[in-house]
Amino acid sequence: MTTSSQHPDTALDRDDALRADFGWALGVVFRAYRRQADAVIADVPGGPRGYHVLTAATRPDPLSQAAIAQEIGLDRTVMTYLVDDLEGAGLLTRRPDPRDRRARLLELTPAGERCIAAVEQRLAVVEDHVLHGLPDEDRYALRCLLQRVAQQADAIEPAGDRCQVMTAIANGTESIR
Amino acid sequence: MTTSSQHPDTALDRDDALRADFGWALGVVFRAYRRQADAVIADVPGGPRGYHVLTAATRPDPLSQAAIAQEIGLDRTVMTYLVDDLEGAGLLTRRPDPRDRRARLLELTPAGERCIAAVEQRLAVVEDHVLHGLPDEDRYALRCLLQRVAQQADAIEPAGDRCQVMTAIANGTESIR
DNA sequence: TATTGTTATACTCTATAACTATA
DNA sequence: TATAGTTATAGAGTATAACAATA
Repeated sequence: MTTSSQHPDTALDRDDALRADFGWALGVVFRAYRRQADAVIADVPGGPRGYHVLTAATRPDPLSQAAIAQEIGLDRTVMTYLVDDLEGAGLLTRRPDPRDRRARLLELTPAGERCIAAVEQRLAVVEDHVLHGLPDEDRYALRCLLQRVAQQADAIEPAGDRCQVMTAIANGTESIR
Repeated sequence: MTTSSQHPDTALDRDDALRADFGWALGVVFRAYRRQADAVIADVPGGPRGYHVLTAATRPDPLSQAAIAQEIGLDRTVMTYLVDDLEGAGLLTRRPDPRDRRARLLELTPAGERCIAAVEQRLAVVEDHVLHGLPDEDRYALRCLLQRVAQQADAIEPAGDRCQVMTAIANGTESIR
């Protein structure tokens, strides 16, 4: 994304400044992972979100479209298209809920389960590839640290705690522009 | 994003499975950071990309729009709108290049420099907030590890090395669906 | 009256191509 | 002929609203 070899003199300074940034590193790693993950998931209808729906439908007690949409934070209108495609590909089925004739329960087909297994296997390869430069012990450390931050963030974020940030930020000097 | 409190019995199992995943943790942390970063940057015209252009224009020798677009991987058509807005907000100026009358050199105004300084300061607060749960030494470790992975990824990715992944993946069983 | 799922409409982003003025 | 910047057009993706069936 950076690495401009045309301006080596000044570019190095800028790149070093960027490289010292946590946000930059996080973004680079995330995008590297996601680019490869997307390539892996490209085959499943609906891409990453289709896969997300598939994994959300993996449970002993089937959920309705609305329940799954809410769980993974999707609009229920896109759910329709997504499930249309997934069902068309034979990865899951819509079954009328006997207790509520409005609702459709989503159930994985054997092909759907195989799909998930295949993707998971390939994602492991991608992860391995992204962490390529790190020896095993460092990978483990990185995993653990990320995990801790993620659990923290996942616990705080969902309710939207942007105000905290904004008030903390309000101590800044003037308006941004 | 997850945390469905409606189905505590099975949801726990699923969440634990997800929590063991590197990609999941990476995504959660990245989105947490970016959500807050976006909120911080929302004031600058063009959002994150506007800010990106601004930082790219921070250099002693001004660059043309095309040069900056190439450096940060932007299409030159969106550059026009972006620079329109940034110039309209008085954060940078277009100056005709005396050596090439086709090109426009982008130069930060004092207001633009103040903007960058303000945003950087606020991004530091965001970073601090995201890493909230980690003690200082662990933050340092996480930074270093991410940095190493990022530099590796940044060095490999740009040229697109998806084929490596796909060939590595080709050892998988059958097609995904 | 509220909710599930569907469909239709509008809006935003982005990518493509065409145009000008320079080189 | 190729390039810098601009403008216009088309497409994908997303959100909004309206609708039918059921609760």
